[in-house]
Amino acid sequence: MTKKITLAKTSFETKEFLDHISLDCVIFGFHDNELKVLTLQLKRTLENALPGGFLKKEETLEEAAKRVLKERTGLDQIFLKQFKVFSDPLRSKNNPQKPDYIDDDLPYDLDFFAKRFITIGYYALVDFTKVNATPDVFSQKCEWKNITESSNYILDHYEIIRDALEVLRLQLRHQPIGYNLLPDKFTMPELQKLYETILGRELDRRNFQRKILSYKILNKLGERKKGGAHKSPFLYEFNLEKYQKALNEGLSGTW
Amino acid sequence: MTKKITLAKTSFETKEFLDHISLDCVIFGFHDNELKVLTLQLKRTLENALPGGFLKKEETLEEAAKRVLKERTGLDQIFLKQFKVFSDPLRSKNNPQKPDYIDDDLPYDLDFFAKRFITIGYYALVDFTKVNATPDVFSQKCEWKNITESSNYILDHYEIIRDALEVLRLQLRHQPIGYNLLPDKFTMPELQKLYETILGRELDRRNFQRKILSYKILNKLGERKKGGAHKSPFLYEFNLEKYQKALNEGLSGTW
DNA sequence: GCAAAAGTGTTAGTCCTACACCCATGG
DNA sequence: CCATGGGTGTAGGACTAACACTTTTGC
Repeated sequence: MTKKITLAKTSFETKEFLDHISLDCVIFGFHDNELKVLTLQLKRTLENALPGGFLKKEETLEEAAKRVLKERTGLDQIFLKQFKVFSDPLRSKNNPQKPDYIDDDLPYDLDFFAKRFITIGYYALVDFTKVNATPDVFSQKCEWKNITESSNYILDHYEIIRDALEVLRLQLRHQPIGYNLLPDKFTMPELQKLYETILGRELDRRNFQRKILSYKILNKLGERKKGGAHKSPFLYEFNLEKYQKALNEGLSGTW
Repeated sequence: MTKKITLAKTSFETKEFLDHISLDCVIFGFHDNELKVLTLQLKRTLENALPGGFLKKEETLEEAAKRVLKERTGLDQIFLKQFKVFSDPLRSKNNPQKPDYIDDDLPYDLDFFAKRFITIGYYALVDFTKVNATPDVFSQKCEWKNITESSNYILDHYEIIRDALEVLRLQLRHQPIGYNLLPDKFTMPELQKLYETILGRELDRRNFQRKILSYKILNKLGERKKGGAHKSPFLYEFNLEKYQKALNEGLSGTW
């Protein structure tokens, strides 16, 4: 913690960051059959915010986003995609020179937060079970929130979440969304719930299974999922090679 | 022209623009059955560049892009979509403090162009026949180039064009691409050629027509296209209301 | 043994594909 | 009058949507 504060101090004081440019990450995870977003709860105001950061002078946006992802989740190698820039001058208009969520004793460039920012929105897909959620210096808590919870986000952060979800829907056939959001081994009902959640509507259990299997992108494993009541479903894993190839063409069908 | 120089002078000297942030527009037009991009030829070096500009302190990126579009094409109300941010620090690394394409007598902030820029890529769809192509202060010519011509673009501008085309392909079912690229009245073969160009492959004439008509998004008009040899095709126009509604669902099919 | 969840199968209808045929126009 | 491009039609096959039946599991 001390180290982080020191880092922040160094960063802002030496003007390591570019002015005006920030990025925010909508980190999606899937748990309990629900699509969730990793959020920060800010100190003092207790408002919710997306994990984000500023662009350093010598890095690409992708590198900056990976840096943020690593710090909040502990993970490397995360699936990450830029999806939109938010540039309304009014979006940061209400930012005071020294936002409430900054500790008095935290050294920083007084003007930095008062500047106008455009923010580049990224969405990330992670395996919920592998994430070690870690707050940043401005936050007291880092936690998963259901995407339907819209309350108490700062600035336009909930709008960013909604936009990310919409993009996710549109790219469902072209991005390895299932692969990145589910654990290595998963059941067909879990995969289906994921698709249903993203699409926002229910799918026929039997048709879903047949279609997914027709793509030949899954390897069927031995039974499991003993925990649940009722008949235990099979476990599957993605055949990554075939999955990638199929996505390049776009998974066909009417979903 | 004199007026423009004055504007530029005022702008740079008063620091009207945000540092580090630019935007570039891939302006697509369709003519002679070919997909074209509006390009600038820079003074001195005669290199090609995309129309672009810088973000003013009090405007959104959309407003900035519309400003650029208006200046280069004379058109308002252009279909415009942000599609990607280009942020590699090396992309502007080769920019000298005073680029060759700047006239000696053109006043500007000496450091401005030497800064690192991220650029936000927009693509625009315009009716070729309505564009009045106008160069900016750095250019001697503004002209349409075929998208296959890749030679002599500055920085990563041709990469931006390729990425724009790829996005166009992916969004073909969800954006009013036909409506914005074609003149108000057009023939079925023209519409087909547009689709073929964007998709990069040929389509069956008869199946194409049947499918497009099945969407009920076109109004059939009287004959015409007298100029061409052979049988004269019908003219159509878009039924904008139905088109918009259909796009929200996404035009179905396997294209 | 019963309710609920999961595996497997069937069928009718729709959509796509790949063609064949005729009509209009300009050289 | 014929080559070329444009308008219209049709048959086979693939895919989808909707639904029935059986199997497994925990209470």
